[in-house]
Amino acid sequence: MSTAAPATAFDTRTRILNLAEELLLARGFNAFSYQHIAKELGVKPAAIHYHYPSKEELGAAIIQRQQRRLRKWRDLPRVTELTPPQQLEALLDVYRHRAARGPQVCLFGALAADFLTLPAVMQQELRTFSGELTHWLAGVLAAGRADGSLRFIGHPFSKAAQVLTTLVGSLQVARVHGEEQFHYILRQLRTELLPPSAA
Amino acid sequence: MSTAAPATAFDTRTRILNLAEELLLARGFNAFSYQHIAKELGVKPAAIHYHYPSKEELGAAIIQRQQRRLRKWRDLPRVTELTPPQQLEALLDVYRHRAARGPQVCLFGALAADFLTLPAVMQQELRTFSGELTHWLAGVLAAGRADGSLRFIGHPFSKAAQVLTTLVGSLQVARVHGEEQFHYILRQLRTELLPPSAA
DNA sequence: TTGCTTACTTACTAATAAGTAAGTACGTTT
DNA sequence: AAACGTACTTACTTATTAGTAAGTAAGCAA
Repeated sequence: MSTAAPATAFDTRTRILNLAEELLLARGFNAFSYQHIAKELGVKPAAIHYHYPSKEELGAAIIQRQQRRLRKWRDLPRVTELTPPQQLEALLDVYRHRAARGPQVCLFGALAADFLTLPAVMQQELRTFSGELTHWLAGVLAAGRADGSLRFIGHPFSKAAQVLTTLVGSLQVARVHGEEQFHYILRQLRTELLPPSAA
Repeated sequence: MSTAAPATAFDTRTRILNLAEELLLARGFNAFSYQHIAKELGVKPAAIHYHYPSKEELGAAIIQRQQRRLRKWRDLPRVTELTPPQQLEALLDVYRHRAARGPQVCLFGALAADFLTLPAVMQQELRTFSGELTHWLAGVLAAGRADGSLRFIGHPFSKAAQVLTTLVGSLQVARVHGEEQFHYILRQLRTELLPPSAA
């Protein structure tokens, strides 16, 4: 009856991108190959090259999609209308979700380690993506401190950089030491940022 | 006259380990090869295999050496006799040094991204190394809060995990966004941990 | 029905990877 | 002088990598 396709029925191009992203976050850019994707998808490696001629383009497409998602999510009325603490919590949820998915780190954490081996295009796109995220969080923190709903010392931009840096690291720690360790770190972050009344 | 060899005259085995470590921290475990080391050293790849039969053994040797260095440094009278804030500062100096060396992340940050592709031996050794470092820092933080020289909320172990996580991430951020960004993050860390009187 | 486009497969290349086996040059010991 | 261990090199194998070129089957358009 429904004209909507089932959730698994993405077109090949999208399925490649999904799988490549999953492999990237699980294994790093240099440790996944067109063969991995092809085998999992039940096609030949050349089929991946048809959709994404080079690995550089595939990698860039992954960053670009995350960039689009960030902008879309950030500008959603459902998100812009939240209070600063709620916006912070919504951000933390993104990382909690990754941690719960087991061995996935975030895009930044996956690419930063391999950064010097990445094509220049991907390096630049990662900088932009990460810069925009930091800028957004700095705004949230500044607003939160202004209305008394968040507490921290120092410049909002420095604090935003520090919080995001901690989140990047926390998913790597989760991979090595388990999810429990990740939650200790996040609890510490929340305890510090939320004023006692709200905790 | 002096019987001491010049600093560059390490034996091949040590030079291999030095170079492998450098390449690991710059490029990640999967993006450096026996060929890279051999070419830089002016020998053939098989010579590397003579000293370190497999890449797994080479990688494990790198972690083991860092582990030995950590224990030695931590137990040095010159270090144990420092006050907690000074011990913290000494730890930060290790990371500052890496950041200044340009594109090097820390051992944990380099291996965590590739963690799922690492041999089991290396995974276990990284866990031990990181666990010991966290344990040490937790002790420093607890002592510092007890004598009023450091301030933070929450459990010392949680705070230690968070601080180290931030340091792991900060070197990755430095690689992507430059050293300046790294110093913002470290300044934020110090400002929060050192009580106003000491800042 | 002819021709074009899409989405592939088959079959390949060239480069690089880790790892091995056999040989060699040199210094030390016996 | 003979034997041995150390520290390699040469020459190789097997596997995997990204990437390419040519062919093909199916669907749609003119």
